Order: sequence, then C-alpha cells, then structure tokens
Amino acid sequence: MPRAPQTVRSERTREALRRAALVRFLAQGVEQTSAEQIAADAGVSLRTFYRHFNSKHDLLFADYDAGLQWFRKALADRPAGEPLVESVQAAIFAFPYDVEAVTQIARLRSGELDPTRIVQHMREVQSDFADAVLDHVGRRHPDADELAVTVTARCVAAAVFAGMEVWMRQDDRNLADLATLCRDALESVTAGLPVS
Amino acid sequence: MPRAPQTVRSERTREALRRAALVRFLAQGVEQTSAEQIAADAGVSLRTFYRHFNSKHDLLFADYDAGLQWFRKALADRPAGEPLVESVQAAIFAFPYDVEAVTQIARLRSGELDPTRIVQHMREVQSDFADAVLDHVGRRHPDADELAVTVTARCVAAAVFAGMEVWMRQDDRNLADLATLCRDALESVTAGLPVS
DNA sequence: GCGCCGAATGTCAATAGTGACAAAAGACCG
DNA sequence: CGGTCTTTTGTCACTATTGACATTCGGCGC
Repeated sequence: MPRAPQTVRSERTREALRRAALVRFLAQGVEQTSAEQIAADAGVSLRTFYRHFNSKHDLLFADYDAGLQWFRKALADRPAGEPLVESVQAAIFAFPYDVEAVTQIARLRSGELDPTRIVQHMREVQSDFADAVLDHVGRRHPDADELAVTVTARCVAAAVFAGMEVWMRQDDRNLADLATLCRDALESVTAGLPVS
Repeated sequence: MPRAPQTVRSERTREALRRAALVRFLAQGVEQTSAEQIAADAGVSLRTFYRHFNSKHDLLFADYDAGLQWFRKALADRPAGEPLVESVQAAIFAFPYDVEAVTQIARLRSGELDPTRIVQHMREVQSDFADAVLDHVGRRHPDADELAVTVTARCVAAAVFAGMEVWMRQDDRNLADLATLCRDALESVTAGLPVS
C-alpha cells in the first residue's frame, strides 16, 4: 500500500518528509542519508515514511508525478478539433517549471544517483505519459479502432522521449533545443517512420 | 554488481538456484518463498543468490533475457537490404519457444505476481527491445540522422508492444492473433500515425 | 462532553538487498 | 607439487521495505 490518502494531516506529514529529505540529501548526499534519518527529522516513524513514499529514491522523483497530473489536465483542456500532435506539444510546454527547484533536484539526481535508477524512472514516466495520451485519444475518438488508438498513443510518447533522449546525449543542452527536437520527432513520426 | 560472469562453476550455481526457485515457487507460491530458502536449497549462501539475480522476482523473468539475446542475433542475421519492419517481424518470431516451460512460468507470473511488477518488467523489456532495434538501425544506416534513427527504433518498439498490449486485453488469446496485431501495428506506424 | 468510526501513525518482527572484506576454488606457470 | 593470480563464495553488518496488529487522532452525531 504505497501511496497514502490526502487529508490535511497526512499532507502535512508528507511535506515534512519531503523537506527533511531535501535538506539531508543536499547536506550529505542521497546514499549517505538513511530513510530512518529522514523519518526522524520529520518527526514520524520509519513505517510512516514508507506509507507516503514507495522508497527513499522516490523522493527525488516526486515532482514528476505532479508534472504528469498537470500534463493530463493540459491535454484535456486543448480545443477539441486540434491535431493530436499539436495538443501534445502544447500540453508539454504548458507546465510552469520552477526552474530553481528543478535544477537543484536535477543536480542531485544526475550527480549521485545510480544511472540505472534514472533510466528506470524515465521508462516509467514515458509509460505514464503514454497512458495519458492514450486516455486523451480514446476520449476524443471513442469510435476508433483500439489498436490504432494504442499504436498512436504509444508512438507519440516514444517520439517525444526519443527527442528527449537525443537531447540528453548532447553536450550543450538548452530548453529551446529540446522543444525543437520533440517537435521534429513528432512531425517525422506523423508522416511515417523516418528510416526503414 | 548484480549480474555475475560466466565460468563453468558459476553457471552451475546459477542453474541450481533457478531449479530450486522453480520448485519452491510451484510448491508454495512466489511470495511465500524466501530468498534464503532458495539459496539454502541450492546449497549456497544468501549473498551468492544475490550475486546471480538482482532479486527474487528476477527469477521469474530470467527467460526474457535469453529471448532478448536471441532477438538481437536474429535481427543482425537478416539480409542487409530488407525493410526494417520485415526484419523485426521475422526476428521476433524466430525465437524457439519452449512452450511447456514458458506456459508454466507464465502461469506463475500472472497468477501470483503483483501486476505492478509485470507492467514494470514489460516496460523494461520494451526498452531493451528498442535498444536492440536502435543498434540494428544504427548499424545499417551509419550515416542517418541520429534523431531519425532514434525515433524509428523507439516507435517500432512502441508499435510491437502496442500490439502486445491490445492482445493481452483480449479474452481469447492465441499466437496467430498476436502476430497479426503486431504486423498491423507495424504497418500502420510505417505509414504514419493512424489517429490524429 | 461522550462514544463511535475511519484515517493516520506507531510498534514489532520479518524478509529483501548491498557493501566490505576474508576464505576457498580453479586455472596457470615453473 | 608449490606459488600466485583471478574468480566465486562465504560471513558480517547494516540499510531498505513490508505485513500484521495495536494505538491515537479528528471529525460527527447524540
């Protein structure tokens, strides 16, 4: 039973854990911080910690969840007739990034975390992202063929993350490039596979 | 340091662990079997168990690794000029399935395992599968644009797994249907996104 | 305020998974 | 065979994670 409900009380606890963890992580590193320390700092028992987060490392990715929710909503709010690819583009970049916080966490992630974990998380995010697109497409085209809808959603997600993947391999990274890569990726797959 | 090397000795140990685990899993269920029991049955220490398998649940997916290796080789062995989609199709179904064993393990997986784990594993397999396709495409078209190659590989993988996904949701499942779904998925994405 | 109910937390006791270092098993060479 | 280097295991200790069950906290109706 990983994720806990959302009463006022539990939300306060969760936030306390988040803060405590961030402080420790920044001060002494992720792997050098034990879940027990975090729980103690937040003034709760270790067990309670695990009622709010699936794992210690989950804390470093907590923000992605919020982003996903945002994306779902942004997608649903796009005008009805808009081409899918446009909607996705728009929804992705509608998120109000808190650059400071994101940067800080990103540094922790890339600096101290086992690359394996990051990859694993990327996969999870892509999968959730595709689910969101799938819901969206399904809602807009209730009559469409199930395979067609599924293929479309998964490929849109695949394209976006392919863009991200290429971007990550670049030396000089900036947001504008990322947007361009994602757009190009989406456009090319819309027209069919670019390489055969 | 998860995966261990491959000397004669370690391979015997690994095999012993596999057998011991299968017996226990079948007899008393996956969650009711502890890693310690498996190690004891195989006559090794618990620590050694974890030197051969990342986790207890890994044992249930050990066969997929072999399948992936096979796929890579089958893909590489396809004639040079063949269209990508054809190569992938052919390579997927070239694997010599041991129906008995696969069925037995599949029953364990779907019966007792937390669905979350299965989904997670599916994602991992898809990701590895895409990596294989990526390597293949990259090898065949060394001069092609990196983004184009990446998009193509990820989308081919996405299409195949979309087919699988739809297949899994069906009541009546048979191999022929799966093949058809995968082919349809690949063909549709080759021509461009089926839904917009 | 009192008693009741469900949500949130605490406690206890396992099992899961890993890092560090020592010991044993093989392979190889002279 | 003895010496030596590499691979594989064992041992120990510690953190991570989870299930089961007891306890406490906050509303809610009386």
